[in-house]
Amino acid sequence: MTAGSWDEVWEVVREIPAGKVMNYGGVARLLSRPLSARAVGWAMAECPSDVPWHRVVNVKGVCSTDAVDGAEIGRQRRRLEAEGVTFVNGHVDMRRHLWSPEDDV
DNA sequence: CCATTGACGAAGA
DNA sequence: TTCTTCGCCAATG
Repeated sequence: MTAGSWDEVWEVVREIPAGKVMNYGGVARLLSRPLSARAVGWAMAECPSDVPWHRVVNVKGVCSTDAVDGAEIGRQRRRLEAEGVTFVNGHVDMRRHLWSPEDDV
């Protein structure tokens, strides 16, 4: 990233309030790197434990990690539901929980 | 340095 | 509306 590290990415993810979610492209956009959505995903894989990576989903509102786990129900989905995030037809209700910095203001 | 892969996204068929 | 293809960034072999 611009800072030369993923610290900025994690910092943005930490800003996401509970009950809200954001997509990888959105995080990348906040970092002035709209085309680095994929790279952001990599940062999530290596994110520290203090980062709520579960609040980051793809633009479809589906938890990519759930596909990885596959066998078990998405741990990410469980955590989001615990925070008040509602799921619709197997995907997050982006219409209600898609967060943006302006929303926090 | 080149090829492959991956927690992505937008565009085309 | 769903599936497929291409493009982008970073990491790994």
